[in-house]
Amino acid sequence: MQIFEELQARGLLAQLTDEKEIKDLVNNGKAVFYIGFDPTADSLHVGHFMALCLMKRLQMAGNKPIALVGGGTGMVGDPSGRTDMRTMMTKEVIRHNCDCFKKQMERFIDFSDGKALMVNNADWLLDLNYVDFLREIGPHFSVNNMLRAECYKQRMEKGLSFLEFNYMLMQSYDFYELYQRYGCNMQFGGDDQWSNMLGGTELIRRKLGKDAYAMTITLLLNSEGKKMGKTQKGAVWLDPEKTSPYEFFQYWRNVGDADVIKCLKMLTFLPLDQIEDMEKWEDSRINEKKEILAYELTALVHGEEEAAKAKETARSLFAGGGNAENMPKAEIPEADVPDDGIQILDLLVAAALATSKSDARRLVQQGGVSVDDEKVPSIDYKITKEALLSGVVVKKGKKVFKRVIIC
RNA sequence: GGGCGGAUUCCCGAGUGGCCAAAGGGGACAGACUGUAAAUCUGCUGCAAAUUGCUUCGGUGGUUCGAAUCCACCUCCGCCCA
Repeated sequence: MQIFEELQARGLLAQLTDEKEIKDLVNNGKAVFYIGFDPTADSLHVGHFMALCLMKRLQMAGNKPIALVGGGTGMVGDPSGRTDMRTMMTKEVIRHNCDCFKKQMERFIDFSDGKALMVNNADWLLDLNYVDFLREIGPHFSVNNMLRAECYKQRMEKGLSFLEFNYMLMQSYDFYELYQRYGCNMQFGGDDQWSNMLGGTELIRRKLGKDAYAMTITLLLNSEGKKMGKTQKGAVWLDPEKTSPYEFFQYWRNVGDADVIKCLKMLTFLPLDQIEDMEKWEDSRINEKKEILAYELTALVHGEEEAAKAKETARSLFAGGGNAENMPKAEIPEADVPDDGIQILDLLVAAALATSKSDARRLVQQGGVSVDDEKVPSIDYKITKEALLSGVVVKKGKKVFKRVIIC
């Protein structure tokens, strides 16, 4: 099976400008393709991860990836599919985020010996002259068409500023620029990028009379149609400081039954026939599948060692007993613990298991907190200093564990 | 620039002088049932020294015994006209 067929079988491909041509380029290692990442935060998240995996797959098949960091486009902000305008970031923040992105990308993609390129569109966008840009690029875009684009639909109701409206032109210009600089003939991206990407192929055709291609990746949605990779606290980050390997593991360990196979196909590098095999497993082995999914992804992002640790921690916590050394830890300063013990409410807040004492109170009153496997009976409960010196396991709800210890 | 409408708690959205920490829904969290899943049911969802107190309804100032509600100014947003 060649790469294109594999991507297809994994359900990764959404829309393509020219299936035949793209298949030919990709399967024969003739594609020079780019994917853009706007520096909206100081870490990549799961959505980016899919794109990076696609990059890696294509690179392994002999194609040349260009990772574009959006130091220029980040100054504007992509309105696609959003209901609100993004908050504008300062130049310093954008630069910082770009640096963070670069570091993380280097872990996934091999940039050595020109096997891949990393570029920053700040290099050509920031110095553009307004009038020159308008005269050179502006005539090739029809406002009528832009307004019809799916990605602006939502914004047509709530309002769209001229700043954001320009985003499409900037992204199109990127493609045009990369085509000329590096012979970049293809652009990939999330399915919500489709109209922006078409802007680029169109611009190249109009300005240069050349063909370039675009292809989008299926957005990773769960069975309810919501974007995956988000939790109540926000995105699932790749940075271990923001989402610990254990939390990352748990996110995937907890996906819905209906989503496991899809995630295995779209996100892991496990061979397809192996996944198809798993598809035939009995229902009782569903948790085995989830564990494999969680392990594979954690290993890809954080390495085998961290993945193994996370797996073991999860097993010991949920199966009972065993080694809980690696569970998330919370350290509280000795000074915060009175000699006669710390109130459970204070402890919960100090360990960040509750956002406030009111929140902590509710949790305890509803019977959602236990310490070393014993349910906390009342809000007056205290934990002794001695116990904390050696560490106690505090459990909130069914699956949030923290080892709390005095530091 | 002119006319009109709007800004409420995580989100949507009710509230138009005291009965308002503010209806309803969504989401989140907790409990029951389970398989660390889904569905369902229940509770809960500003803060605290907690049958009470304190701080919230875009911002500032004012009227009033009392303001999310009334007035003035400001900021931001939408619609219509130019």
